[in-house]
Amino acid sequence: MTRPRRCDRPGALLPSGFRMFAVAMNLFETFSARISRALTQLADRGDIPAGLSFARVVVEPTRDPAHGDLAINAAMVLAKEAGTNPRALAALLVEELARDPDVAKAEIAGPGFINLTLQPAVFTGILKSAIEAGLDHGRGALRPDPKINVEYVSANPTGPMHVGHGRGAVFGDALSSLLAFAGHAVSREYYINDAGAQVDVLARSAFLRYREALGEEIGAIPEGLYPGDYLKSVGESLAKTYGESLRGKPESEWLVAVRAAAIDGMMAMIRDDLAALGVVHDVFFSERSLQAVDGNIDAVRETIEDLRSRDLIYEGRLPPPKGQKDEDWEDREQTLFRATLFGDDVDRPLLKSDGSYTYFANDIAYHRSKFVRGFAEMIDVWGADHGGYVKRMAAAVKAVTHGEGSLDVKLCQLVRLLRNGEQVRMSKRSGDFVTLREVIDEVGRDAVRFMMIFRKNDATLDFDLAKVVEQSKDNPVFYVQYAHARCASIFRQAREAFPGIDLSPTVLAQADLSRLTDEAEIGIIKMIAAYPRMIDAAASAHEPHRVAFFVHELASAFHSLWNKGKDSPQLRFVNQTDRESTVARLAFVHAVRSVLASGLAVVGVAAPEEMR
RNA sequence: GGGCCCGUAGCUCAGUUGGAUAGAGCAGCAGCCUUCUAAGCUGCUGGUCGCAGGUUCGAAUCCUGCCGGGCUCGCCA
Repeated sequence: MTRPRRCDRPGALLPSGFRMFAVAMNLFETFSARISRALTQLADRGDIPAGLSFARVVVEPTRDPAHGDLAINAAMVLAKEAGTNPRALAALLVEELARDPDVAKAEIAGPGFINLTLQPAVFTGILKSAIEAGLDHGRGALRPDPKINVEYVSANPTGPMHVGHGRGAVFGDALSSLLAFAGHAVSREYYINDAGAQVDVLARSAFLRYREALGEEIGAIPEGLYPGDYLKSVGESLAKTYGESLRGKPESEWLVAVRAAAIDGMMAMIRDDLAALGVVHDVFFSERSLQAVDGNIDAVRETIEDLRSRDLIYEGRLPPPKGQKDEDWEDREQTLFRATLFGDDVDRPLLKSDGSYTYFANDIAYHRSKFVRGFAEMIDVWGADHGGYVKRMAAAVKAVTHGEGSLDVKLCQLVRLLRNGEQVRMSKRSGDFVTLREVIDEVGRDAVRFMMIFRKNDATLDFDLAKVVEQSKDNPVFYVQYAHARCASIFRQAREAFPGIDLSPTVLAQADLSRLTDEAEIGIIKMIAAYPRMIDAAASAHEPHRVAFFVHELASAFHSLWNKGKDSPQLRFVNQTDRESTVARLAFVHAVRSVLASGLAVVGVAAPEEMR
């Protein structure tokens, strides 16, 4: 991804706002730097002590437009250390900032806020660069930092994905796209849980279907095996490959082959579901590959030995959990990882009683592998039911990376599936639960993706199958996509009104943007200017839902402006009698459209040209 | 019993990572809308931010303790 560089453009003839922001389009970063400079000057002059930390100084948008465009907390944050009071310090700073040609007004407010009102040219300058940048507006410059590893989905290969998996999938996918857009290198990873007892159960279930495929009457699927129909095709393909040769043989002779075939079948199905959702991964990492099978080196053993050599593993006993039925609690000595040294509540076992590795042991090795492969920053996306597992994994990452690695676990809460407000039951018992695929097929990928991300990850989510296909204001998916389509429609109308008109971004960027003076227009331009900051904040907080909310708000503001044109024809985007004004408005619409498309792209939702 | 997450308008939820008078959408109320850009528009009402303390210039946000709901608690993954 290369980013257009415009630094070499001659700036002398342009308004100062543009000159500045064509280089650094994040308005807030730019002013943050200017304020630091102003403070440094105050320090150089001896007005404030030298060496103060400006780390807590924040430049942010004002909540109330009456307060201008930017609010600065510097005076309040630094007053105490500077040995003065906030308003006095603010006065010094205001004097300095007022000299900035981009600042129309600098004033002190409340307890010591400094409110800046910027010259209109600043915003038209940003709008202009947004028009030129198009889909790259808001994209962060590529950072030199090491790649971030994002692990998501990681559903067990024992059946089709359900709706809960879908939420994690969309979340992880959108988060990865967001990080990439913000300038990070990202690796998207899926951990295949193909090593535990579950996949043996899967193999037995598949073997039954194999016998069925050979014509045997298998009756009801026994308790404890996977009953779903989805294993039938695995059985059939086993029958095709092996014929009668496995039939009647002891499990030990067919388990490995059948298990491998079943896992392959399940993973093919899962990949297919992910593709239907538009969710992508760079790496599919097999848990089994960490163990000493198929000629692999035993990475789990290696990991355990590494930890043991640092005295982080010991043989000991664990107290039984309190307030829990403990009839079958067997007090025994086991191999424990000193998780408590790294912030966990108890030490955690690494070996099962039969001597095989616990899931946790494998997972430690897996995260160690991530680190060894060059990822110091790791993000895991899990279902909320794994919340109790977070501390031990974070502890393990600290241990295994010698404190150099970090792990952020994002837990996605449950999804309640509704239809017209009535809960759709998802009974897993008979195996006929509602699958993710069924939902995608019913309402479409875009609706699923947008709704899954239109909520904070740690809040439970209601997903109404009826609502998300409504073509109304109440359906956020439609509402946002429609705003984009409406932008495209405006361009079509303009071309009809002015045959042969050149509406390329290059031409639009030269439009007289100072014509855009309506309150609603200015408000939207400021939203466009705030987009890069939102992207930055959402990326560093690992919160992709903010992008969905932003895009929804922008759509709302745009629809509202559009409607204003009903009562005030002079606000209409296409004005047959005024070519100049039309070009300026279309430049504006182009920027709105780009930001909508950009935000939708991060979320992974299509930006349609029309929605008829 | 321990741990983690959540608690914001009647409902569903945001809240820019500690900022100013806490926002939006539904619902409710009041108007407009016999189309001049494509699935209406505008305005109003509505709050002890679960409760009580604490930290500081400043708390829905951070800390502590309660209350309520969810998830979870060795040999599942």
